[in-house]
Amino acid sequence: MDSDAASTCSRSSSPDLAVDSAASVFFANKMFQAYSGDRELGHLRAEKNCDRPHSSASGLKSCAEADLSKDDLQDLRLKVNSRERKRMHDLNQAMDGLREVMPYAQGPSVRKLSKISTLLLARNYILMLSSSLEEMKKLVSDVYGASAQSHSARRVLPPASAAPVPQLPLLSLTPSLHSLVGSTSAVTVAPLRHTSTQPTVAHAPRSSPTAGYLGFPAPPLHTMMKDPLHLSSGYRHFPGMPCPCSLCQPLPASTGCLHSLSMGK
DNA sequence: TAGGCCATCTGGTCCT
DNA sequence: AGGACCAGATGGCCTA
Repeated sequence: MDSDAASTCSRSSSPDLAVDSAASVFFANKMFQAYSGDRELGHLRAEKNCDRPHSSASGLKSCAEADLSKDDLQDLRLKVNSRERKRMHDLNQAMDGLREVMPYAQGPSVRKLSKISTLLLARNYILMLSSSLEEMKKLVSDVYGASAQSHSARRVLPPASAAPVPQLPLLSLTPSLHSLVGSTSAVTVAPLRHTSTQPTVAHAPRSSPTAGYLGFPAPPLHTMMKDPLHLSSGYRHFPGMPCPCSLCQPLPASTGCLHSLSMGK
């Protein structure tokens, strides 16, 4: 469609299509020409005769429109279209806002997450954060509990054991990382496979920044685009990292309520 | 060239 | 009545 020409090469989801110019675009595009030529006249005739009591678009509801001239109807149609366009632009802005807070690298050389990928990644990110929070709470209570217990019994600690706190963050959080990288609940029923044969990052600018953000080598983006969250193609295992896949590390029950959130209607 | 993603138009439905 | 929301249809762009 012609209006696509207004989009940037990065295929911004919120093209700067001024509403004022929308009319000219609309009148110029093929869809409107087809609409005008093929449908509208007959449609208008039908409307004038009130063949369909409930008529057409949201703004064109009653037989009262039969009194409207063709120009008025076109204006109405343009108004409705403009509102819908604005609504979709607002939706896309919100989607962009979501992308900005996602653990996904931004930049001109990085392809933007698709809408569906954004939503799925957001969901998994929330799951991961919830899981991490629960684990943090648990670890803090464990540490303080143990500390309080040992405090009374402890006399003198040798310097070597002066760093007693468990190496918690990475190890303890890795189970929940999988919920970010690939939870299966809402997306696929394909079993996760352990794959170690995938090539490492060869396309840095096009690779998934998500894993990079988490300190992992990132899979190529084309894999990401085919399977944005690496759900069906298998989970990558990283050298030296404990396996965070859901086969080995199911999500804690504390996030179970989040699992019930449906992505669909 | 097929498939994915997207913007836009459109008509229907629901809400205020 | 008017606007918001939704889903289907359509066509363009891009990539593998």
